[in-house]
Amino acid sequence: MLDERSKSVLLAVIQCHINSPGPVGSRAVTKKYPFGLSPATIRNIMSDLEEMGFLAQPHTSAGRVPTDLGYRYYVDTLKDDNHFTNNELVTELNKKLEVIRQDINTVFDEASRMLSSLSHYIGISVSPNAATSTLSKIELIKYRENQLAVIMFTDEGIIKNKVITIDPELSQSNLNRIAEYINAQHTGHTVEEIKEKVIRDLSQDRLRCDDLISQAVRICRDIFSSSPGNVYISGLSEVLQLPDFCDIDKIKELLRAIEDKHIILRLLDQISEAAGMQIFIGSENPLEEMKNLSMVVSTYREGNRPIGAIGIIGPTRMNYQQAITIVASTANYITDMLSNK
Amino acid sequence: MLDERSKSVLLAVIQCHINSPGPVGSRAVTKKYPFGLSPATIRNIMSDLEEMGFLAQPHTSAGRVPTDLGYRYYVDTLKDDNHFTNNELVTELNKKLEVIRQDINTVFDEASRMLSSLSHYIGISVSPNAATSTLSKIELIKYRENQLAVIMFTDEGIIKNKVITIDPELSQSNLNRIAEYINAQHTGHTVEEIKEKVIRDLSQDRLRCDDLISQAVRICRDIFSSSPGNVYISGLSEVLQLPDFCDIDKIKELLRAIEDKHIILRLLDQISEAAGMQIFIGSENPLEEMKNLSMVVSTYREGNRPIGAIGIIGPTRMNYQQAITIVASTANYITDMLSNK
DNA sequence: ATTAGCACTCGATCATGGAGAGTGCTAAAC
DNA sequence: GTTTAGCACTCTCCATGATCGAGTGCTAAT
Repeated sequence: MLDERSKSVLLAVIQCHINSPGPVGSRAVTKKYPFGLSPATIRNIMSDLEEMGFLAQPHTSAGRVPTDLGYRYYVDTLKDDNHFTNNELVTELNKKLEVIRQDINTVFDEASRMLSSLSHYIGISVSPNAATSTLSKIELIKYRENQLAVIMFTDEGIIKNKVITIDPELSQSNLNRIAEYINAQHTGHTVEEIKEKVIRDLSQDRLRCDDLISQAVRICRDIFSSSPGNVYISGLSEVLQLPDFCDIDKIKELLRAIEDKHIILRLLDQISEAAGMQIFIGSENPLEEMKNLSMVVSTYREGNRPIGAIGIIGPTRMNYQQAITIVASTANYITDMLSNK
Repeated sequence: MLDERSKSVLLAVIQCHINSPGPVGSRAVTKKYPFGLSPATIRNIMSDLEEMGFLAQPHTSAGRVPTDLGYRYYVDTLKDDNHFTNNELVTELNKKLEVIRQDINTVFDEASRMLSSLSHYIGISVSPNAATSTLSKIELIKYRENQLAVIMFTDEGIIKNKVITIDPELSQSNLNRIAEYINAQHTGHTVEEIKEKVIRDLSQDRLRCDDLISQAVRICRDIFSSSPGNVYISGLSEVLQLPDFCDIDKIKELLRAIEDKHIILRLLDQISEAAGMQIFIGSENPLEEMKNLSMVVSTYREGNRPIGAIGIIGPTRMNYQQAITIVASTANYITDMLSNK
């Protein structure tokens, strides 16, 4: 569909544009990438590329700017080549990652900060959705007259608190019985599975020991009701340095896109359903607010099951190669952390 | 120092300036606040006020703008009058506060969001510093080979997790003994006090039961080592709507001021040492980055002891009256929550 | 098929000038 | 003595227009 020469020109234009913002002209291309062709020829090729939808002209007699489609083509060739093992970057990254090893519970916060500091774009990460985590242990602690603290430990080592209001009559010893029951019967299953199973099993028993059981059912329903992961977003100040966000409206647009963590959470949850890396370029983004931004995300896994996602949000004029490297490495690192320990 | 008439003019100028940005001229003052004086007279008075440092002129033949000193004077009269019981606002506020009643552990996050949505400035809040909280219960749960989860409950009902790396030999039953010891001897004291006491007491015992005790000392040191409160900051998107942040540099400045949560944390910790409300106007701010912003903060208390702070950050051209009302009410609300339950 | 040359277009930058807002000063009015 | 009207002056803001430079598209020559 695209002959070799046009392809090189397209990639050259994109490379130029990533290096410095603003439309890129035919002469600039010949200077940076000496094909042995004159600017006039490049102009003709660029004109063809525009017709095919890979480039666009902000106005007559400006240079060309890659379209979302152009970037898509570029990113796809990057993936094919997958020579995106920029070694210096990977070692710097691993050095930084080493530092955050310690505690899986803080790794997601750290990861978002790291993603942004390395890429100079927005770093996002979401801790695993409890619903898909496998429970390893649960503790129920009555710490106030009518309040119960639920402490859940997942197989990945994540600790999650939850406060539930309970009948003041309910004693700690009865809570212990409920906790023991859950621990004995259900650890190793995902919270989603447990919720169904526990409620089903207990409901069958209801005929026998009515009062405690019915309370237990209610508590379990609360315990295992959805408790989404946390979203961590960093790097606003990084991104404001970029020339891409030089005017107020761009900034407002960006903020509108990332201000509501719930939206980002839902987005990443959705992405987490498919494994591996995904790249959304401009208008490809599922979110209207992000149609002028790009997003590079990857899921991380526990075993083979993807349980969460991390990524980078930046301008469509993004250094995709670098972003892909950073996101992929970080995701792998988290996957390792979740599996090894 | 300031005769009654000059004072009214100053307050009028400030009021005008708060209502709409930009320098305010003598004619505008006479229109909005008919003193029965002509613009020329007002001009003379404003000239005097400038000489005294309450007003400033961006350039010859522009109107006047209040200086930090001018705002300081204004705020002080507000406090004297303390007629800042804007009733509609207070009821709206209480209605919103009612909603977040539920769980003290999420109230600080909610509070920052609420502060910003009501004031349209940046809302900040910090959860209590664990060091000054009184411990009501502690649980030590070994959940991995060499990892210990510490769950601390404070008298205010706050739950705090911490992960500590331990010797894999240390058994759950020994951990239980340590927890029991702490719970029996030390609840009701602040974490700070406990840290000292436990380590002192245990160290004395060291002669007897060496191995367990020395491990216990190490663990307690980790448990009770400083674990600062969390900082919650909201409202960036609110504040970008304001005309005060219409240019890029202002925004960058603002972001530089609030991007590092650790700095805000230290600032609010410092503020928490004195009770009550504090207002920092422009250059009065302890932080260099905030010398063009204002901050209205109040501590909240547990009993009589201030244990944390919440507040609002906005432009020096801030609606102080409203901000004071919002911050004071919210702080009171949190204080109530901490005391009643 | 490629290239050199040239006219043309458009944005960015800068100087110009008039309008408007607001001041400071002075002299008159109260 | 205080207040006010009047007026000249200053400064910002905005629209206008000229110039410059980058880059294109087209045509004719290679």
